[in-house]
Amino acid sequence: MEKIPIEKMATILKLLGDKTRLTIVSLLNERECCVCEFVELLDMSQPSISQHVRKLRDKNIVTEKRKGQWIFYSLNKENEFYPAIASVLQQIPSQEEKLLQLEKLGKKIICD
Amino acid sequence: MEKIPIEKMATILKLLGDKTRLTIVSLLNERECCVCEFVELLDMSQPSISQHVRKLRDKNIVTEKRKGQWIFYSLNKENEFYPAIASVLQQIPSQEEKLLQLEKLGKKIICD
DNA sequence: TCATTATATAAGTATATGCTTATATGTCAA
DNA sequence: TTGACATATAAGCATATACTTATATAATGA
Repeated sequence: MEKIPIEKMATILKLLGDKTRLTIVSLLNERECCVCEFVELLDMSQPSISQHVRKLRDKNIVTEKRKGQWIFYSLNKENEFYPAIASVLQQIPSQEEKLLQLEKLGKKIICD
Repeated sequence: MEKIPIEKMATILKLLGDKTRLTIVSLLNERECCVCEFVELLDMSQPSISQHVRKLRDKNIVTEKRKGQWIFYSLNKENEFYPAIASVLQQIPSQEEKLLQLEKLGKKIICD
């Protein structure tokens, strides 16, 4: 396993050490999502979510892909820290249920 | 594996998401240490180290044991978050070398 | 073209964080 | 008992963080 320098690891843990961002990353571990889905699921303001997503984007933890008026985010599995992130996600409950609820409410964004 | 609620995990990651505290925990993963060893190894003031150690103690991540004038800290392997912490430590380089250097300099604290 | 929707960004603000300096507490040894 | 050492804690301060509100940008569809 590739070791991560202690300073870089601290940076990543700090990034994940926030309930909102950890939830976002955990949701993205299930499937790609757009900002409005985060706003719905986390019950937070759109700018607040956007600012959290930006921090993840700045560190290349997530990637974005525009589809029409929506921007979908995904976990970047190519990122050097992805294995570390995956090992954290393994230890928290799956967010699958929340995404299924979103779909039941007809609030899943579909645009393919 | 026991799952950790997302909110608690965020709290732990935040605690570890600091270079000083992550280094302290990594050092304690090698052997028990006293505060003055952290001061020496991390080149930081004694109060600053004490304050970081306190945060780890408050969350029961480390335990203390007085030996004469020194207080030795250890990783608390009974703590519910120890497995999560161990999995993080596995992914960063061992701090063994730094502890060996300390011993070469005759600065290891021995009191048994 | 214009209103609507999705998202990003900027500016402001309250609180959290991590240091500093000063001081208190506890142990040892002369 | 007193001085030295190890550690903890308190208070103060500068910077970081995570919101808020307001506004900008971009795409859609009537």
